[in-house]
Amino acid sequence: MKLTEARQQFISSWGAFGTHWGINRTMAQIHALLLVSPEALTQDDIMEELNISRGNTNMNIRELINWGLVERVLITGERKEFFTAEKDIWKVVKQIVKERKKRELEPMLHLLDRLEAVEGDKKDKQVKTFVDTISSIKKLGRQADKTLDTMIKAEESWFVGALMKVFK
Amino acid sequence: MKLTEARQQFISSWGAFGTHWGINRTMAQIHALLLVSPEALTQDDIMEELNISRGNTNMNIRELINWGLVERVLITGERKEFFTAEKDIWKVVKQIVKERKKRELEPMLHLLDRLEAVEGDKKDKQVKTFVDTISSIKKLGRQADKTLDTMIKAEESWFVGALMKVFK
DNA sequence: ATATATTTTCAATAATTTTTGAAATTTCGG
DNA sequence: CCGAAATTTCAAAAATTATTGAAAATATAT
Repeated sequence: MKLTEARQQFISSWGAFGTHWGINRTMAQIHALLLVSPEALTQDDIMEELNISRGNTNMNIRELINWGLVERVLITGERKEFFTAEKDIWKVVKQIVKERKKRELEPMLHLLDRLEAVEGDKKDKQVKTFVDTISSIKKLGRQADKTLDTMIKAEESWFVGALMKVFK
Repeated sequence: MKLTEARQQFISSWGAFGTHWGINRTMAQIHALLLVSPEALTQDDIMEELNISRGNTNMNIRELINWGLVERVLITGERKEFFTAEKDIWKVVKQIVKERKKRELEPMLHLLDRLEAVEGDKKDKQVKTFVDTISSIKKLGRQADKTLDTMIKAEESWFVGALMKVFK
């Protein structure tokens, strides 16, 4: 397989992959393109490579920057802005975990705290089932939260080694 | 907070939560409803509680069954079908992990295998960056794959205890 | 300061996904 | 086997989400 074809396949699959995880196709594709690009790219480069509009490109680049996955690069002598993606995949994964934890897991845990305090007699089956479900989700959620916190701080080499001893 | 309100909030939040993870709102809501229902429900119960059409209800129940999160229950003397959700959240999580691994992670790893074999000189920066990126994603993906396999087999109590020793 | 290049915004449009509801099919008791 | 109940299907409609492109805002060189 030729490089051009391989790159295209990777970009397109990464985009499809993203849509299964609540990330829009274009955002994932821009990320993929930057991941396989040795040099930083401009908005125009990205527009051209992916055949997308200026507005779309701009919005999704900014979103990637918000996620901490892409950053602006200043190149001396160049007027345009250049963009580059973090290439260390372990860092990328940690960054995504960190953001999703903050955006989704933490608010969910706060909601569960409030819902657990529902009024009513635990002898009522409806109440019991509700409280039990909420509590068990909360328990697992808290566990996940702590585990992910530790993972975010970990080094990849440590992670791979240590985790494999446990999950033998 | 009253039970009715709490249930509604849980169902609606679980639905919103799902949309961030590539799961459609209704499917997540039906799942939430069944999670907090002590008894198995019929299609009509679900339609009424969530105010959704028969077709929608039916399709999403079947999808939940495909995911292994909901099952049909036969109730003697009743003609209608009843549905119930697995209440053990650890089992639910393992089931979701198992399915997503099969549906997404494994196909992605196969793609990466093929893409890694791209033609071209590794002295070419484009080629080198492409191959390095693909390789490192693959490496981490394989690691995740193994780790998840072990997790799928694990007991919750074991998981919580043992993992916490590592992630101290 | 001005002209020009570049980036950003956002209302309109397009594409995609979800939902409906009625018809077709299946199931099951009698 | 018949008829009613229940389930399933799926084309059309609605809702949601993504994309465009042109205008506005901003930045920079001279």
